[in-house]
Amino acid sequence: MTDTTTYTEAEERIFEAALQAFARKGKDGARMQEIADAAQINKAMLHYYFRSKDKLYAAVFAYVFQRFFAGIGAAVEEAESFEAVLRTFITGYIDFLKDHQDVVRLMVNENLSGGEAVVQQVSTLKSADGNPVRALITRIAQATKTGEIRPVDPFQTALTVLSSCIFFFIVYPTMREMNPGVARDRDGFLEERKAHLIDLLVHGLHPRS
Amino acid sequence: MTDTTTYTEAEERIFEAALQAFARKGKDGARMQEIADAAQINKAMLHYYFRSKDKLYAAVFAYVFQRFFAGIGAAVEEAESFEAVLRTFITGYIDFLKDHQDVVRLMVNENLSGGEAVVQQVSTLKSADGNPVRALITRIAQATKTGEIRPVDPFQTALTVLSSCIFFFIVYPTMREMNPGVARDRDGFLEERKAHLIDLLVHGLHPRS
DNA sequence: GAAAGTGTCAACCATCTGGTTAATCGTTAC
DNA sequence: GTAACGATTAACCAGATGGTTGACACTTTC
Repeated sequence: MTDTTTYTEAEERIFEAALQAFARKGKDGARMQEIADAAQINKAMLHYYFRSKDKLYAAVFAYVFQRFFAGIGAAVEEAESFEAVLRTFITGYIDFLKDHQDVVRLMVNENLSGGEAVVQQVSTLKSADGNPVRALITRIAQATKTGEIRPVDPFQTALTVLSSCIFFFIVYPTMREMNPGVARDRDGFLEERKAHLIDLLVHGLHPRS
Repeated sequence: MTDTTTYTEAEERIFEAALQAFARKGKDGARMQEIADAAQINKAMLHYYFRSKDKLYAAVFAYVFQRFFAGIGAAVEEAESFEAVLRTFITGYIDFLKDHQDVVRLMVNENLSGGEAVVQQVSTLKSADGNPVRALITRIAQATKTGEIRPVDPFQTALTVLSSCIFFFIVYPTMREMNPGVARDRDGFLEERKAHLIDLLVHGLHPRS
């Protein structure tokens, strides 16, 4: 799970179950019994492995935070043109989000309830030079300097790109309800979304006009 | 609160406190005692006025849902050019979100936990012809037909606009932590954000190129 | 083969949580 | 004045919840 830690089978199941529970109901809303049931173990085992709910949540959130930014990092590939960067980023990141929806949910949930757990995690990113968001911002800034794209605010632009990719996964239940077509062919919709975002952003950032 | 209902002072305080609590911790995470304390009343009064936690949540969420879409509706003004529509929408909607952050939070929280409460509320929008999101989509579709903007997918475009406006408020704690400058001058940042989004979208949707 | 370490479990406990109740207070009605 | 009524409260309750415990396997180690 975390890069430096190895987990047993049981721990893995607990971790997975906890991630899902915390993602859906938040730290307070999730129940230890419910997590134990989902992991198919006795409730006492939760405490045997993770001491307390706080510790379990901390472990899960640390994992989620790292994965979330790793996902961004993996999507910011080196590429010749900025358009290629944009294209691979949007494609790669949406695919990542599709495969890690609980990661997004828990990340958002933590933010909604104040984001205290975020504080410690952010420092890990800073100390390691690899803050993927900053890498993305830097790449945008560079492209504005070379004139490859219009002179936009790199920070705002990065935020817009991330917003446009992530938001759909947050409000999916509402969208499903308002436009059942989206639910009927989710993957198709996401492919459309990739194409739309690439198209819109390429045009929006294209120099001159 | 809701257009058809009148509330007493006490009910108003309860409602406000409940909105805040539910927005931050979700339906399960929020505590009735905590809501009562915040509303400065005896816990029994919660049940006196709202019967049960479920009923209270339902009332609050109904309000939130209506406000959320009313906020979108208010921002979709009639305007001559599509650029003017875009400009007033982004400006108006970000201002709305700034003033109703708990509305956004609860809306998101409900989505994270499955969005069961959304189902009933969506039907209220459908029956009334005023579904503001659909109005926005229609306006975009119209602009593509007149050639005022490029032939983009109206639905995807509307989603992108909404994403870009709302997302910031969802992940604010993380942003604050990663870039303290944002927190230092939040209002300034939001003004920048309006300008950035208008600029990016106007260019991204501008015909030809 | 016994000691030691690692899992596993049912039962248990103190506390918390949503919800109820019965008594009381303040105002209005007659 | 008192009956009636809504508002308000402290005390209470049953069930849920996070967490603990002591007994019991199973395996390893020497």
